[in-house]
Amino acid sequence: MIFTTKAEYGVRLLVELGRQPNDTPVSLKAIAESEGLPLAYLERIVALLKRAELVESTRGAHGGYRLARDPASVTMDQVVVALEGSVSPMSCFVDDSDDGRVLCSHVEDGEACATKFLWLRVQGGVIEALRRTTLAELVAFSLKQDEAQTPAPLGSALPLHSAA
Amino acid sequence: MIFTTKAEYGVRLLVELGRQPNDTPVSLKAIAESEGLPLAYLERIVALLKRAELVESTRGAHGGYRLARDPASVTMDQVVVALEGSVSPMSCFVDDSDDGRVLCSHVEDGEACATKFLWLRVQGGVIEALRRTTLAELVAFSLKQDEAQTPAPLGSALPLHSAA
DNA sequence: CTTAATCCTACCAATTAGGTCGGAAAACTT
DNA sequence: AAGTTTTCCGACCTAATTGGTAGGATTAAG
Repeated sequence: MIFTTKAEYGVRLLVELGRQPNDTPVSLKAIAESEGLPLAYLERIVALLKRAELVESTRGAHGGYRLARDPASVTMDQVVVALEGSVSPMSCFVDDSDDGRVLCSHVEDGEACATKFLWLRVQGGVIEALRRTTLAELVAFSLKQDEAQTPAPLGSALPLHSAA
Repeated sequence: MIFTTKAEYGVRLLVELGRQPNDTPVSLKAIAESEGLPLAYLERIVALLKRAELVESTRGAHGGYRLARDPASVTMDQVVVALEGSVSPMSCFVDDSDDGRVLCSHVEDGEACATKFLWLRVQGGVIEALRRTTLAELVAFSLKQDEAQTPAPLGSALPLHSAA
């Protein structure tokens, strides 16, 4: 497995927040129920997102979380770095910079192992895939998805071909 | 961590075999010593490579392993699939086909979670990076590497600008 | 002042990672 | 034939990580 459930749940949480039309805060309890995720665990995950300033919170009754930034400006590499700490394809890659790009530790100077060459490519592929996916894109995907299931959510016309 | 040491050691082992000029078999013991890896563990790893028909073995004294195929035709996605079983970015991805490309299990029909969309992209990025890297490329990289360190290995000319 | 929420820290069980051990079987050497 | 070198195979083992729970403190709304 590449990513843990922290990334999985964290992304789902962000998508859920992004689906909210207004920016009134949503409680974790509501998200936990709608997504079927354990509340206590979500609490720890959302703390990572908050530390990365991807979400904002308001405490107390009627409190909850909302997105701190425009979903279109939030790329998934930022999200994954916030949740998982880094994007390292191999344990010999050790945290260094702030963008999830890390260096191979058992390569000191100009020396380089051939495998480092490979893992760097893989890392690049992952980061590029993450970077070109925005939260807005995932939110749009999610909205289109249940629009296809529930034809007329509120004020939509033409609920045709909804057979089966 | 994306890949485990199985992938790391397995690739290093293959590179080591690829560096061998003739195709006389190399013993695991020799590789374990030159790479500083535990022999018993390497045995289990090379078994995976053999099962995938990436290496061949001869038993007994003066036996060992050699590459079963032209290094230029061996792409890293094949290697990683042989070693790790599959390339799944997320635990909800479940083994299916034979090329390391797997499907998300909690998406049954046409339904798709937004995160699946993301993990598929990541998986694609990884597989593409692996697929465009051949064993021959890594071997060449490795050979060039210690050529740079030890200027004149055998019959090489012009060991110039080797200062510092 | 009660309730609903975020926050925070410690604990915990199951799985996996990474590796060891002991020995069997095969092929070569003497 | 005996011994040595190797592959082969399966059980075992330890430490770390994952994925979670528990319990409470804090903050704000009604």
